[in-house]
Amino acid sequence: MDARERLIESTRELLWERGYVGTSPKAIQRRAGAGQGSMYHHFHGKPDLALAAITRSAEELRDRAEAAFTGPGGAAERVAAYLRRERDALKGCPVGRLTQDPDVMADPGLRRPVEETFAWLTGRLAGLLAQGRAAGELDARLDPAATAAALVAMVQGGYVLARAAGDPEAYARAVEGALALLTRTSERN
Amino acid sequence: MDARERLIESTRELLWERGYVGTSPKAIQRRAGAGQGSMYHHFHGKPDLALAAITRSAEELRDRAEAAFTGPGGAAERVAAYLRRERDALKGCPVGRLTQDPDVMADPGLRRPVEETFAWLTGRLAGLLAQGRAAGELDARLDPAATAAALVAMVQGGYVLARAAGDPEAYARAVEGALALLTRTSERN
DNA sequence: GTCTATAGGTCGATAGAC
DNA sequence: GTCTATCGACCTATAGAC
Repeated sequence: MDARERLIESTRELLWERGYVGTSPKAIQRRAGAGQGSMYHHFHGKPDLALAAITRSAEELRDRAEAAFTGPGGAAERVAAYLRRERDALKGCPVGRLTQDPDVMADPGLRRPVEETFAWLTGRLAGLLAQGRAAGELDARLDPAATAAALVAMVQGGYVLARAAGDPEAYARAVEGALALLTRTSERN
Repeated sequence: MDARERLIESTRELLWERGYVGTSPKAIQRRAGAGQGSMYHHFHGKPDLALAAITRSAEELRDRAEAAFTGPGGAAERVAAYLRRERDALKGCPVGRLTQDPDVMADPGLRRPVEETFAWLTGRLAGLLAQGRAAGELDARLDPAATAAALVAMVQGGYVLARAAGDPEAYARAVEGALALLTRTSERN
């Protein structure tokens, strides 16, 4: 792995752990094992490097979600698989946490990948829910878009609960609560 | 409002807007209209002042929630009233955002009020849901604790969606999706 | 490509005058 | 109580040698 690559990966880790405001170029360089000169040779500055890191994290989130969404089973099962997927709940969401970073949200370039990621995720999930509804797996009265928004929100908030409690189980509890809300009707039909 | 009070309120605002890492003593003093000497006379330092601010924000959250929980109507209606309560969705949750702050979570004293707030909120909501279930307002198959966790998570995640989209409507959509999931069964019985 | 040197600014805190 | 002066460390970035 060359220096440029190590710098991007180190930035991804630090943005995840400490956010944009809490991450200094010096800390990135230390973790990447690269000097000042190396970093400023490959990137224009902190925002430029952060953009590369955020873009990659957004792509990774999308790829992981898509893998669950195109997995085996019906639409409802694939939604459940996505929600139950193994996650490091105490670390939180590498993209969602950026919404709390004032300097990221104030920079249109840094903000765009965050905005697009959640728009895509919610839309993709809504499509799956609509599919599950058409197949009779889900309650026909549910609005796919609103339900998708609620589920994405529960995932993001599940991280908050896990971190607040210092216990990954808090995330699992929220997800199981959400799935029970979503699927109980089908068990009745 | 004396200097001490202005310092606490300014810190509350800045913690809300920029988080702990993004808030400097100098910025607090500027907003409070107080000097260095004044701040360090009333508080031992940044962590001490932050503790006063966080404690107050946690109390306020609790008071506001309790007001909705003890409002008119059945248990299910009071839960809905809490979720639909007017919120500045783009600003996010003043307590929940602290879970993303590494320096807050690393300090047991600063972390405790955050942890206790979410434990209280989830427990209080679970009690209300159990009450609604006993009254036949909610599906008897729902586990109150898991459902409460899902709802609290949905609120926290709703803020994330609103900030990501730059639109408070994203919060409202998630809430309506969650309420539809919660209450649709009762409409059938 | 990567190094060191340097810059002006801020961070969080302390000291002592008033 | 509040002010100013001062501190060592770190922040983000530029310059120029190698």
